[in-house]
Amino acid sequence: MSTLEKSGYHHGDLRAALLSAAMEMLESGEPFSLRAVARRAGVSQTAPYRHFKDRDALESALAVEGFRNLLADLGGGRDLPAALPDLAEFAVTYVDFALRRPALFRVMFGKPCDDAADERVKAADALHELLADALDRVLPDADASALATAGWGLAHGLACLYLDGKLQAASSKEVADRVRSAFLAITSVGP
Amino acid sequence: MSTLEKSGYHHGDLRAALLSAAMEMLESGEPFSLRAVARRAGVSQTAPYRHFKDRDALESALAVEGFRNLLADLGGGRDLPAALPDLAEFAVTYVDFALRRPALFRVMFGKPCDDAADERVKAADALHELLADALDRVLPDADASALATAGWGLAHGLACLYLDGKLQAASSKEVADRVRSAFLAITSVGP
DNA sequence: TCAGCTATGTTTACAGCGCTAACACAGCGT
DNA sequence: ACGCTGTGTTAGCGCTGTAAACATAGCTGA
Repeated sequence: MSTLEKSGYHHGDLRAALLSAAMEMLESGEPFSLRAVARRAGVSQTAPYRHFKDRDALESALAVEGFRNLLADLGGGRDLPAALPDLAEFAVTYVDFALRRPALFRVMFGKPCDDAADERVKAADALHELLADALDRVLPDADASALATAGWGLAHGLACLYLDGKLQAASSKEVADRVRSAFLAITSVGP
Repeated sequence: MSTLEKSGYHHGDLRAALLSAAMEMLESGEPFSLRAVARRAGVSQTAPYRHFKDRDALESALAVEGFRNLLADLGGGRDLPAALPDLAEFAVTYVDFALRRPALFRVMFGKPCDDAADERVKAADALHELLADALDRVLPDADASALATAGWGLAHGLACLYLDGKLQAASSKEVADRVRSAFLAITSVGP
């Protein structure tokens, strides 16, 4: 049973309950604090410390889930990329994810995760590799690594700039169009 | 006189003192709070509210200064861009700024500034225009707007990814090299 | 000259935060 | 039956942003 109701003193699966409470708050735009998450899960404000070392650990767990979701968006239910325009759709999907789930995106990025063994680092690396693989398939001659970095950078930068309001667009459709244009523009420069 | 020492009750130029105290703390990596800034300026913890509506207003003022500095780095003391590699140097300079002044960079970006009349928005727009001008000069045939967006996005994305540890490099020289490679790789794709 | 207005600073206070320490309860193995 | 271990609670510290009430000082005009 995934949601054991709390039966008296003990909860049953508080860790999962905290994670889903935190994710819901993130999704719904509420400012989230350990205390608020605990309140939402119906436990005392210090109960989360039994399951997460500190606030950062909770955020880290959320970020890992976020990376899984992003990877699924990018890779799942999609034909393998065959040409440049397919790669542009990667960027579109990436930016769309950031704008649909802004708070989660900020948790995933936006903080240095210094711990080299951090699950987040692995998750981010998986992303980088997915990109490099796709690029290598479409453009086998190019420097896949540099190109993957560039592609990720481009998508990530646009995502951040739209998220922070540095770039603006009326609708998510317009955002998608502009991301496509930007991608095509910079890949059409040539020497 | 730019730095009137506080002479008794009144300070003289508290606003500037607060800004420079805050900037110093940002540069030196100390976590910065309104109270800490006030302490550093040698005034009571609520004095800053006479000069800044709230914490966000102080950050906003810092961000504007940051944008001016970044613009100066990008535009000042540099020959006008004449070819593609010069544009790559824009990206290198941008990322270098982010890594040299990480906390300031996070203040400049990283928060949505919803207010349309915000000085920050104008400052960011100035950046975008500088880029578009430079691109128009180098590649007059291209869609300058889309290309400027792409260039900014690429530089910004790489800056964020390095800043957050999602991409890693040993030295700032290595970062510069990789930024250059990424820029060249994505502009050499062609159809 | 001096009364008072305004700008600018201080004191006090509140609620929320992350986090720690000490304690309470429950279920498990022996 | 006993107590160990895991999981929850209560109390409390020091920090934060912010508001309200008060104090001071310097300018302005009678």
